[in-house]
Amino acid sequence: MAYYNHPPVDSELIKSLTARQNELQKQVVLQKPDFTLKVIAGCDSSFIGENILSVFVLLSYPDLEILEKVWHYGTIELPYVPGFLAFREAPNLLEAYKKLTQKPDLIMVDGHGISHPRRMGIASHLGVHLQKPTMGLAKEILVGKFEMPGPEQGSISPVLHRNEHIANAIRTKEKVKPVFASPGHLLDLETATKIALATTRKHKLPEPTRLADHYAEVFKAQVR
DNA sequence: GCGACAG
DNA sequence: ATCTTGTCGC
Repeated sequence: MAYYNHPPVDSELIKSLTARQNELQKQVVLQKPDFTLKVIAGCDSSFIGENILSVFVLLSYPDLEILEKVWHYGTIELPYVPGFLAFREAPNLLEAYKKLTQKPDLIMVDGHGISHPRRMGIASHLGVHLQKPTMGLAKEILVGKFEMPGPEQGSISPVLHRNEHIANAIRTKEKVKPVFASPGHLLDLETATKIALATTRKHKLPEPTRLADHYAEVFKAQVR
């Protein structure tokens, strides 16, 4: 019966989204960061039926004190299709971003950066739209293969796809499933990996993502 | 052709 | 992502 995990999607729509994504990809720049990290942002979205609630949390670095948190509640335009997450979530995330009174040096996005079929995960989309350094921090792998990193905290192993090193599987907490970090835009893999570890405290998820996750649930309860 | 598939 | 109960471990 359900031999396919995802809802059927109009192939013409997918074709057009793929074309747009490939155009945006040409703008992606991977490089050593040219900033000093003082303010880092985490963002995440949660859903309520046909609506989406996106959150941005700003943290100081390296103290990781909360500086500001904003959210935006909007309508979902498209269904979720693996590889096209950005077209579903980015519009609302960008609206939330506008509400920040100060801007971060780097944005950690829930999901992947270049560790994507066309090297264009949601973190890269946001980076290109905002022309800001971004990185992806995902709980599950999307594409590529990797060996499970050692059980000790800080252990890292490469995620390879078509012979390219596109992300790192990182054991942020001992004996806990690894997370996946990759650069989105204006960043490099090595730095994205370092930042994921440098912003991890008492939980598996680095603080920017964890707190964005948390507040997405808190604000969601308020909207209801 | 078959399986896999971020959030 | 969301729907959902109990349960194991620090």
